[in-house]
Order: sequence, then C-alpha cells, then structure tokens
Amino acid sequence: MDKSLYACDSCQHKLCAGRVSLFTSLDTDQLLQVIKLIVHKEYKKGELLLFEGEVRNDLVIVNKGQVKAFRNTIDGREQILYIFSEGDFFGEKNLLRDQPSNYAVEALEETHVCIIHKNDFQKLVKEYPDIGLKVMEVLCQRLDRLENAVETMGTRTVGARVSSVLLEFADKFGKQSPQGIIIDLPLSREGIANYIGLTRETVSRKMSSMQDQGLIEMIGNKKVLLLNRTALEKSIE
Amino acid sequence: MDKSLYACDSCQHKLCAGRVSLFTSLDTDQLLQVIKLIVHKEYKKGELLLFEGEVRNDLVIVNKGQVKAFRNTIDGREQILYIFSEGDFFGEKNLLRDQPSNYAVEALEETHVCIIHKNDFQKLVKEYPDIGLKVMEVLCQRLDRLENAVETMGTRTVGARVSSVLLEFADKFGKQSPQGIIIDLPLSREGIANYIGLTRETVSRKMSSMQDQGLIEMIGNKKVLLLNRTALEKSIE
DNA sequence: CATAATCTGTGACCGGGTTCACGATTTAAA
DNA sequence: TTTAAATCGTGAACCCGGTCACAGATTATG
Repeated sequence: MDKSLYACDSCQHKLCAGRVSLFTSLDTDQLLQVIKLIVHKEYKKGELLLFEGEVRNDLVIVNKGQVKAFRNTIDGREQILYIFSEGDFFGEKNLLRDQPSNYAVEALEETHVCIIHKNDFQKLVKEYPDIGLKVMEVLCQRLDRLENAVETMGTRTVGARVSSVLLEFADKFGKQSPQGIIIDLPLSREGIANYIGLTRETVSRKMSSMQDQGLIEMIGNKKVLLLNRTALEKSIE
Repeated sequence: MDKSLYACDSCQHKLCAGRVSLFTSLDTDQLLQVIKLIVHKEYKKGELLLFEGEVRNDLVIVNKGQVKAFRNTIDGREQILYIFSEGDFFGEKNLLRDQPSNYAVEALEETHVCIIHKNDFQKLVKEYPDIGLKVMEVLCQRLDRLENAVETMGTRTVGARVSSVLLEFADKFGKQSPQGIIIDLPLSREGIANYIGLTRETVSRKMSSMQDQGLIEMIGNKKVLLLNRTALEKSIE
C-alpha cells in the first residue's frame, strides 16, 4: 500500500494514526477502527497542551509539530524534560491511574495532536497486545534517555553537557548534508540551557568556542552544522 | 493465609516470590508455578550483580538486601541512578530485546535475588496480564523518579539537592519515631554525592549546616534523624 | 575488645559558571 | 520591506563548589 496514504496532510485525517509507531502493527481496517476513537486538536506556538499538575484521562499523540515538556523548578528555573515530536506521545501514566501530570507541555510551533481516551486505549491494548508492548518499549527508551540525562547533568565539564545535547539532537533532528549533519534546533539557546541545567550565557559561550575549534558551525540561531561528529564525541571524554 | 508464609526466611524459598509486588495478583497455586521458574542467588557486599554493558536475558528481583545501579562517567565520576531494595527488580529491558545494560549493579550489603528467564517471564505475562501492567506501573514510577532527579540535578543551590535526597530516602527508608523520621541511609556521604552529582565534601558541609539549623540530626554515619520535615521541604524553596 | 581500615569533617585556595549589563544580530510581524 | 520584538554574544566581577590535605570519628574485623 502506498505509504503516502497514511500522511495526515494528504488524507484529511483519515489514516493519520497509521503514521504513529504505536499503531504500526495494525492493518488498514484496524486503523480505521482506531481512528473512530480519536479526537483531533491543533495548537499554536506557545499554547499549553497540558498544565503541570493537571489530571487528565487521555493519551496525546503528536501528529505534526513539536512540543516541550517542562517543570517550573523551585529555584525559579524552567527544567525541560522532553521534546516530543511527530509520533511521540504523552499521558501514558493516565492509562494506569489518574495522576496529576509531572510536567507542563507547550507547543514549540504549530502542532496537531490525536487524543484518545484512556478507556478506549485500554480496550485497544487488550484487543491488540502489540500496542501494549510498543508502549512498554517507548517507556524503556524514555528511561534510557533520562538515565543519560542524569549522567550528563552530573557531569562537571560544560563541554560534555553541550556536546551531548548536540549529539542527541543530531540523532533526532539532524539531516545528513555534504558538509556534515545539519541540525534544526528545536530550542533556543535559553531552551538548550534549560534542558541541561546551565545558563543561556554559558551555552552561548561554549557553542562559540566549539565553532572556533571547528567542531560546529552556527547557521543563524536555529540551525547548527555538525562538521565533525567523531571529534565532538571525543571532546566529551 | 498467614502472610509470614511468604517470607523467604521462614519458608526456605518456597513462596518468596509472593513478597514481590509483581506477583501480588497471583494466588498460592499460581505462585508455586512461578517459583519453579526462579533461580536464587546470593551476593556479598561489594559484589557485582551486573556489569555495565553486559547483555543478559533475565529479570532480577531483589528479595533481601540493597543494591545500587550506577555508571562510570566519562569524567571519572560514578553516577548512581537507582537504589533497588526488597521487591524492586532490574533487567526489564531484556524482556523486549537483548540490549546491553546501561548500568552496573553492586550489592550494598548481603543481598538475595530471584532470577527469572526472559522467556519464562514473557510466558507469565501472557498468562497473567496483570503482571505486565505491574511492570508498566513500575516503569512509570521509575520515570517519575528520574524526572525528579533531572530537576534536582539542574538545581543550582546545593541545599535543594541535599534536601531532596533526604526527603526521598525518608519516604523509602524512613521510620517514624517520637522525635521525627529516622532514615537508615543506604549510601555513604560519598554515595549520596554520587547520587546527586556533588562531591563528598560539599554533601558533608551541607549536612553539617543543616544540623546546625536544627533541621536534621546525624546519628553516626549511617542514620539521620529528620527533625522537621516541613521545614526541610520549605528549605528547598 | 582492640586494632585496622574506612569514612567523615573542615580549613584554605582556586577556578569556572553565574550574574549583571548592554550592544548586536536575528526573527517575526505589520 | 520596514519595524518591533525576541534572541544572542560577550565582557567584567563575584561567588560558590571543587580540589587538596589532614586530623578525627566511625565502622568493620579478627
């Protein structure tokens, strides 16, 4: 089957659920069944999809765009925990019990989501156990990422912290180009700082020095060209 | 049924699996079935249960004792990620795919574990779906803890970091007493430092100053009396 | 119970990251 | 395209936590 059929844009939301890895094990008929359960919603840049402490009973799947999940810390900072983009979901804890959210979620750009009610999703999981396994797999990936994050934030050297973000973003948002990997940064300098527990100024200075060393090249504020990935990896050590 | 029957000590390993929350939904007959699949193993203080990067295909359940899960970081530190004690398990990622471990696991004291093979556990999950849900629930709790940890490690003030560990340990290892909550610390000062990304000296100094302020009282090196929990919580802000 | 091994507390110094400030650049909006 | 708003880069001073060193306390061991 033509994969483009699954694209949200070309199908007017008919098979958009098919793009989400949670549902890759389903065939078209099953997908149609799923889509009946889904509510669509759109958010503009800066809008909140979820408040910190809010209690909800549904699962939200990002279909287009990007959001950040963050907490306002006791010392007045903003700690960003996750960047969710196409195919990612949040609210999985709601599947088990009604708990207030650990974090707020804000759109970083125009964002479209699919929302599915807890009860419906639970039924889906019972009918198609593969979906439950997928959820578990994603949770494990998220644990991996946070375990890395804890290590990174415990690191004393700033260079290692900044390098590790750039490498993480390169894997998730980078595109290969003749000169190297071009990263579309999902966050501003301040956002990056809030992701790794530093200040905007420190991130700025470090990226400048990395550019001087020929490791990266900044293209405007929202793109970075990774000139030498292996050198950057080594610079962590 | 007398719950003491489930205790590992009093039953010579006959129903020890019943103590583990993973299996609380099973009745005695089912438990007996599970126990046939389990291999027991014991470790002395300081022994490694799992090496960083090791690939295994089983799930390890702590039945008695305590272990720490940690990584050796690129800048020579040791970053402790988890303290696992009675009823906790690790190796859950092995259920999905054969992946090298993100961390090493070392016994903090004499520790007894139950080991169950991946294939057997997967069968169990299929037969008793509640077990799978329990696993998911534990994974979500672990995410909660790491999300908190990331926030804590991003915090600039040392006081907030130390307070948050003490509060976490109070919840997990504390016992109410007339004077306050007595915490049996699972880690040395250095261990605590490696848990929150500081140095031993800094932790030492901060705990001394907390004692001077009348917030805590140190009893030897391995116990702490939490005199004023709410004051400590506020001291974070 | 004694002794060794380990862990802990604290002072002094140093360095790197934060803070504050402000001009320059980039991006978004009209 | 122009203008306004947001973001970014960088210098200077300060301050807090790391590092090093060592004595004292605690815990483990025989």
